[in-house]
Amino acid sequence: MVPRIPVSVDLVVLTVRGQQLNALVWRRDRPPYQGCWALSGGFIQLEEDLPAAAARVLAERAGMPGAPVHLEQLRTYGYPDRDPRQRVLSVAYLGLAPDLPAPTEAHMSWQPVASLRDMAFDHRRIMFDGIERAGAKLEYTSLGAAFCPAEFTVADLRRVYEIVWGRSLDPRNFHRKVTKAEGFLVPTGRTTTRDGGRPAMLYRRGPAEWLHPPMLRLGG
Amino acid sequence: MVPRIPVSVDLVVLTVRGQQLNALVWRRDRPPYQGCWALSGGFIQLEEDLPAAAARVLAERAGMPGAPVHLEQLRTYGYPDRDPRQRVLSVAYLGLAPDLPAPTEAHMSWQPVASLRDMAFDHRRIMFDGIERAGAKLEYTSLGAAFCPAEFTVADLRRVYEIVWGRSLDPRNFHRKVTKAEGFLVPTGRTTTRDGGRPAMLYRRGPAEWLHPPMLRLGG
DNA sequence: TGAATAGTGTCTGTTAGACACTATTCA
DNA sequence: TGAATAGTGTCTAACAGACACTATTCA
Repeated sequence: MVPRIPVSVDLVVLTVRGQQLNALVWRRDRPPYQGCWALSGGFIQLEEDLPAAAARVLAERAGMPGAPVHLEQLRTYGYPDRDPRQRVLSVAYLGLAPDLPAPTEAHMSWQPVASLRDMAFDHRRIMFDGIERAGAKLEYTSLGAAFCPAEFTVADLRRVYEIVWGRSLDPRNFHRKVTKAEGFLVPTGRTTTRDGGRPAMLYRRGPAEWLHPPMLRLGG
Repeated sequence: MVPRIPVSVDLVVLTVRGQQLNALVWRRDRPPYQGCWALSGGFIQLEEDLPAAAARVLAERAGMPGAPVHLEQLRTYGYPDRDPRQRVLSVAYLGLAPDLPAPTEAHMSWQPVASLRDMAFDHRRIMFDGIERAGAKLEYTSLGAAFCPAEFTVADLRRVYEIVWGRSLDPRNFHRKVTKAEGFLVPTGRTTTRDGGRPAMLYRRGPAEWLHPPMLRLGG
């Protein structure tokens, strides 16, 4: 006989708000792990594709319908007692989002990842796997822009890199590298109005998915 | 009601034999996909962890009990009609193996990946995802040595890189980079006996998991 | 000896990081 | 004017790739 297992999709949705990396979470109001923070998730339906399930969970459970969130599969978590009630296999998805309006689901909220100590199940592990993946993706893909609004400055993008990587970057070198990477940024011609500084060029995401050359976070 | 789904673990086990990348496969002897090549796989049991399931499939189904194979999770494949009989979610694992003796399971065999045209289900896609992951791992981890026997020469390791990446590398630059990468290779003091050439130093795998600096396959 | 493979040294172009310097705004 | 941020240019050390050269074996 073939064992059949409930399979859930859990989302690590990250964004940059203020000066911190934030995750989309809710506080559990019943056991198990009552009072702990949890990622949004849901069971996949019998005829549902995995990306479709992730998009459905994002729209319905996470309260972000139609939001411009980059979703990609993270990894699958399956040790038998990760849910004390019954065995549940979880296919985790990573979502990268710009600083969006509050979720339409009242119980969901953005919380700084550094503040999320008590998390339900293995969600803390999953979240940190997602953060590590996000950091790696910034190196060799253009997904840093997924954290930014449609139009953004080089300083906006630099702040994303600094917060996800947890280190400061030289604004001048960053500017040079990011504007030279082919297809990363498309100038809009417009500039920001700022207080006490030279206005910055506004850019849109370019067509490149992969960065040439990559933005390495090796030493320094 | 929570839908329950059969979950399998499928293995992309790769090795370097002769001058080609090989995968561990079997030829299906019944429908669906009769006569096509398939990866080894098996359903996970109700109380079984995913890595344990992968190790079990490697030992029992793939016929490689106790073999020194590096196993890591690749990704999960879940669209509903990937198996025409019933929906099966597949958690794929990538295995990197040295050139081992033939599998103890008679129906399993090593086949050059370039020769594997007709593959069952989505196994061709899974296999190429595994090959791409292997290529990426060679860049920044010491897993190239996982394709080599316990003691190997720099030329052995270079052949691994060349075959997985599908391009030739300068032997002299490769030698310099690989011997300088901290903790990658440990000299044994012994040398090989060869025909018509200077004997090569034999090395063992060093303690490093990550390569500093990485072996990038950018241009050139 | 020559062929073959192992291993070292050197050169050149590119790049990362440090940082001086200019540009443009607001108060 | 000074403070603040944007953006450019320059220097240096490190590194990748090209390749000359030496070392050690077998036939």
